[in-house]
Amino acid sequence: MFRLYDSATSEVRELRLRTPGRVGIYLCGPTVYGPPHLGHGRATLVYDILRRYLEWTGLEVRLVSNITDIDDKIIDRANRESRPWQEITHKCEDVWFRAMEKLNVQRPTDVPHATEYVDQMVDMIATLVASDRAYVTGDGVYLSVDDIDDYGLLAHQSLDDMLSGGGEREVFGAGNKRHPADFALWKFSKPGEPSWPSPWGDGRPGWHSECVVMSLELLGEGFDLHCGGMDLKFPHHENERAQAVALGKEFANHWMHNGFVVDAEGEKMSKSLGNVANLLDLMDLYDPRAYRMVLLQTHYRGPVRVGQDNIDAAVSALAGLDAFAARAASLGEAAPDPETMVSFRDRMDDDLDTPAATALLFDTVRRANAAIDAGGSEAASLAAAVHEICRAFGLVLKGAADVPADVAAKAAALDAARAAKDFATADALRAELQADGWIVETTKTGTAIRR
RNA sequence: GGCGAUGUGGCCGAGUGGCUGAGGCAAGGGCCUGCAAAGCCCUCUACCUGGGUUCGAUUCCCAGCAUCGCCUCCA
Repeated sequence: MFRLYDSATSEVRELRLRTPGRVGIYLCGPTVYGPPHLGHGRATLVYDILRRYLEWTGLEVRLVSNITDIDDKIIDRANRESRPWQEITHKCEDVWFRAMEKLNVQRPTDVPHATEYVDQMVDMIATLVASDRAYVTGDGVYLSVDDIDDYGLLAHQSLDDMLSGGGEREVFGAGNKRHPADFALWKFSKPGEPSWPSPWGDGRPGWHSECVVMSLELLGEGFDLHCGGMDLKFPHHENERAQAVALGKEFANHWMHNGFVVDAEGEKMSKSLGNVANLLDLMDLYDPRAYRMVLLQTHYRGPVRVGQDNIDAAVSALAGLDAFAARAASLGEAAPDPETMVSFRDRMDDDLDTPAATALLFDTVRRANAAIDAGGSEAASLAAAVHEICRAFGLVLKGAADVPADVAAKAAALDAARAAKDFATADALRAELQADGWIVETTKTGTAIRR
């Protein structure tokens, strides 16, 4: 039984599925107006790990993750750079998916774009206006939150409490709204801005509407799980839910939110603070698997600091796993050790406890290494368990690499020199290979070469 | 002001009312090795502060301190 913390109820509870064997997940995707930052990377990795694990347990996963390709920030950038806004969104989306590929994040099963669903959004807004849950002002159409009974469910705060403090910020469109917390479903466009027709005037959809329309359309009412970063909990997810409630529809059954990436001082690292080291840089500088490893060793709900020490430690840990994979390559096929796999599942089923599962992975590697050293018969099944866990994690180990003929020849020469006790030649050959970037392991059974 | 989170060993980072305490990285010692590497074994350093509950608290409760997040469009 898979248990997961539900942000709406603040407890770890079973993820109940609408249809046994199938799980429908909605994940709020990126707004494509700039390069992906570390926070994007964390969210996509966390949910990639979730998805892979659920699939690994035999569930059929439908993961819908949107692309927000119309938004004020996109328009701002287009204006600033005097470029067509579509050029920005297309470029950024392309960069996004290339980055995801590098991170070994599987493409969602569905990638709806906001601009593809404008008609449906207009229909939805019309329904809300017709039932007087939404109203038209001078600058757009707003949802009235006052009569949403449990508004604040996700924020865990009542509307009054939210408004009582922190009021220094400017309230968006305050003058026109019935209630300060009302939010825009539709924004009228200014001249020159991208726009779509609507019964109330040309404009564009507000941010929170697309996810309601697309999740309900693709996954249906009462879908299983809605995911995203902690920062989306309020107002974004709250406002999605408010619209569904106003429509009289069942929305997500379970809510999952991942923690932030913080900087060296423990502060949230986000676009708006402008202190990002972006995801592309990270992957240029380090093995892209290192980020996945750092996140696996941290619980998804906690904050994670991405720093030199962290990443270095992950790179070293991966080196150990790679060395194991290379060493275990010659072991025969075997079924994964059942006890290990049961333990793995127990840990993962407990609110996706990847730190515990990762600890198990390293323990299993150590046991398998010891078994290889001792010539134990359980080595193959332990190694198979290691590979099985890595597969569920989306972690690809570098096993025995393809070695070019000249390198293989040098390795053979090295072995010959060692056999002849010509250690000067052997050491020289090893130094040469290492200088070319090869990892050289000379063992009793011969020299192993890998990258 | 409201709501919430966090504070663990050299570093990162789990976890638990006691049976002395994941895992990763780093450090030291040993085994293996021609020497290394890889691997195995061993070792070192903990639980923000002050109260309380308890036979016993790092773990529960209260208070405080510190850091952080959200409180209208950032994953």
